[in-house]
Formats: sequence, structure tokens, C-alpha cells
Amino acid sequence: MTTGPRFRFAPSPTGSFHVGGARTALQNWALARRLGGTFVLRIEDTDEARNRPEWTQGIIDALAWIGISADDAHFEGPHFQSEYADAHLAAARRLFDDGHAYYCDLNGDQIQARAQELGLTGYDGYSRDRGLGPGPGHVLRFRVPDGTTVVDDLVRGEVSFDNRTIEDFVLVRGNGTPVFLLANVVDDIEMAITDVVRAEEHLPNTPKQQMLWNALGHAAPRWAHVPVLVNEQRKKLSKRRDKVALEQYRDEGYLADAMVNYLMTLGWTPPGAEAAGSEIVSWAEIESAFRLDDVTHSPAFFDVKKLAAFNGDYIRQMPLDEFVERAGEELPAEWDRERFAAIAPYIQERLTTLREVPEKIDFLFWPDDADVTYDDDSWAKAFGPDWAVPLLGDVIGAYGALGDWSAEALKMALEQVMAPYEVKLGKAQAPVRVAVTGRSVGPPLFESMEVLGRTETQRRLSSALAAVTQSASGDGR
RNA sequence: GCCCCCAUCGUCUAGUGGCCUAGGACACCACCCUUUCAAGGUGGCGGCACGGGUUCGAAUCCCGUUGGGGGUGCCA
Repeated sequence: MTTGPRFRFAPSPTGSFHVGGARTALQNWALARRLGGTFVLRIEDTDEARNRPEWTQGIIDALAWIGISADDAHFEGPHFQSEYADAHLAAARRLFDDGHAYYCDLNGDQIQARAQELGLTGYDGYSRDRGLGPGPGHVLRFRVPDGTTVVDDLVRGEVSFDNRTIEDFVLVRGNGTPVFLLANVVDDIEMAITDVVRAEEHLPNTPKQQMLWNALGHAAPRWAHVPVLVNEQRKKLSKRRDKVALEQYRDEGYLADAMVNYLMTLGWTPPGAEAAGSEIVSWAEIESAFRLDDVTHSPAFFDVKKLAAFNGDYIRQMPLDEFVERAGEELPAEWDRERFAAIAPYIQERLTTLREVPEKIDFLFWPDDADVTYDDDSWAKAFGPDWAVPLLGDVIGAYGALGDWSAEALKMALEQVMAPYEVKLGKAQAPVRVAVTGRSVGPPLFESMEVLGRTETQRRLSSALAAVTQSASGDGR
């Protein structure tokens, strides 16, 4: 039995896990760990989700990916609401018995008509003293007390609400089922939650929840409302128009560590980051330093470019063998792993995501004797200069005479060959590169040729020479 | 409509009344390095929304304006 604070993270399953949710989960997780508390995962039990267990599993998997494991968490789902359904109704009954709630038989149209007549915007408390009991079509409403409700928020300070601006809200529907607000509060009470850290969008509903906690005889938990994540239009990130699924970033080759690090820098800066000149920090540092007091108050734009920069950084930091293993997962099954391992060190520092690996080195895995597909622009640029063709011929000759087929030897041979043409290595390697890889950019050339092997390299060099000679002789392209 | 929140470079932020000639990161630009592309190094561009106060002194405190966002349901 832990005595520390109990944080809860309560996502609703929707088929994908929102990056904003991931950030909130991480903040709760960091706090729970540092304070020796408990991280309670409570997945909402909606009808839709009940028919799609994979949605719930998706949340668990996504959390596991960013280092929050159900084993360490207090896991309460799925079908959570049904588990506590009796408690919801019992609480409603208690509220009614204690006079904190009353029944009302007005329907939506009637409420609207009254509001219009009285010049109000919502429900006017018509049934407060009519002494109605439960019955078909009767909703249970909370009797909002006079006065002011002050929400003491750990990131925003005291926020006060005039209770006159809060109408007597519904607790139980006309069909006898409790609404989410009530269920949520009762669940929190049942699970002895002490700290609620969630997105700012919930702040306006907090006074209602706080009044419910109090009416049910409990002190409200500590509240903390962290800023929302927004898109470039400064609107809350939405599943419909923005790329928000954590799983998608995972599938695109982003690393969990980079994602976690980046997410935590939204609304918060690790202490020491400025002095270090870097915002790249380990989870251990984050966990020991994260404070709600230090969280920003304004919304943050989720910038994929910065995420990508973090990701590239993390990829470069990886030990080589780990990189080979993880990048290897992105490769087609038939690609030779040993060959990949040989070239891996040269592409590790040229990536922003793991997903980009295959396209950078595909030329090493084309079947032998396959025609090379040349990129038109690269070809034109490489063979534009008049020295290009003769140089390529010389290279083929020199490489044919080469004893040691190593990157070092290949480089030296080219340097010798290019000397009479008075061009620099940067220029001279271009036609060779295009001939061998089909493109003008790629991993280091000589290392690539070493890995490719003598036979295939020479074959590509020769067929490129044949192609360029043919086109120069007037056959067109 | 009503209520609530927010406001520092393009973006994320540091800043809690003098240390600010406003610092860092990402992006961008230039140069260096260089085997293309990256990476790395150096430098540069660029910001306290506006108007009033308070104070010897304001990015920092107060008020207002403007702008943005969120909430407001017998949805969750």
C-alpha cells in the first residue's frame, strides 16, 4: 500500500493515441515517480471502445512505447465504468438525500423557452424547490450553492468562478444513467486520487467537479492544468486535421526517447539546458527535475521540424550495434544484413528518422546485372563537363588494375586519375557516383564502392560509360 | 451571449523589479571543414502586442485595450 500521492491519467480510447495525451501522461508519470507516488491509468469505458478492444490495447502499447508500462502503473480498465456503476448511482442518491441535488422534469425545449422569456442563457433553477422525486424523464441536477468557487491550480494559481455563472448541471439523465462528470468524480474518489494533472481545456469544468467532491464529503484533489498543444493555426491539435497519432510517429521511425524528450520540452525547459546549449536530456534528468511550478502558461505549437532535429540527434547518439539492429528492422527482408552493417556507420549521421534508411542505400542491394536507373538531373549535372566522360574511362582502367579493393585505394586511384584534368575531388567523384548509385547524393562514395564489390562496381561504371557515349554520338536520350 | 485561460525572436522557451545592450534551442542565412549529402565548428538574422499607471528603476507588478485559445450538452 503506497502512501504517496496518486496521479491519474484517464484517456478515452478513440483509435489512436494523441501526442497531447502522451505529454500529459509523461508529466503525470514523472511526478508520480519522483514523489514516490502511484500512476493510475484509467481508460474510459465508452460503448464504442467496448466493441473495439484493440483501441484500449493501442493505448497500452503507446504508453509502453514511451516508457510507461502497465506493470508499473495501476491499471484500471477496460470496462471501468461498469465496475463502478453502482458507486455512481449511490453517489447520486446521496447527493439527492443530502439536498445537494434535485429532480427536474423540464425538457430541452421548455428550458430554452424559459430562458428566452427570462433573458437568461441557460437553465434557471426552475425545479429547485418543487420537491420532485425520481421518475421517468426526470433528470437529477446539482444545486449549485451561492458564492464563489476557487480552484487552486498548481500551474495557474487561484482561479475563481462566480457560482452565478454556473447553472445547475445535470448529474443523472432522464433514463437513469449518470453523466460523465459525475462518473469521473466518483471514480477519482473511489480510487483515492490526490492529484489531477490534465490539459487546460478542462479548467472551466473544474469548479463543477470541485463542488461535487465537496458535496460528497471530500476535499478536492490538487489540480494542475497544463497548456494545450496547438497547430500552426494556434488551434487545439485535432485528430481530423493534424498529425497527432503517436503511433504514426513511431511507425515513421521516430525514436521513443526523442519523442519523450521533445514532448517534455513543450511548456517546460529542463534546468541546465541553457548552460549546456542543448535541450537533449535523459529521462532520468527529466524525472528528477520536472516541476509543475515551472510549467508555462501558454499553448505550445507541436513543431515536427524540431522533433525531427531531436530524432536525428538521438539516432547519432546510438551505439553502432544498436543502430544496425534497429535500422535493420526497416530494411526489406531480402537485403543482406552483413552488407548493411558495413555501410551503416556512414548513414547513421545522415538521418532524421529510421524510416529513411532504405532509400539512402538501395543502390547497394539492386540485383546484380540490373539496369541502373539514373536520376535525370544528377546525370545531366555529372556529365555536363567535357572532362567527365574521358575521366570515367580512365577510372575504369585504373580500377581494373587495382589490387586492393578498399575505400582508401579507390580514393587514391581516383585522385591520380583526376590530376591531369585539374578538377577537385568533389567534382571528379560526381560522374563516378552517378554511374554507381544513379544519384548525385548519397553516402560516402569510396566506402560504398568497397561494400558494393569490384565486379558490380566495374559493371556499373562500364554501362554508364556505354550509355553516355551512345547519347553523345547523337542517338538522343 | 456568458465564463475561464493566455500573450518574450518564425517556433519552443530562459527571465519572478536592477545581473537584460533580453539568453538558449529548433528553423533560416553565411563562412569554415569536406568525398556528394549530411554531421561538426564559427558567425549572423530575429522578439518583450498596444496604452496607461506604480517605482529611483519594469519583459518582470497593477489597470485597460487589442489579439488568440478554451469552456459552456439529458457528449465523453
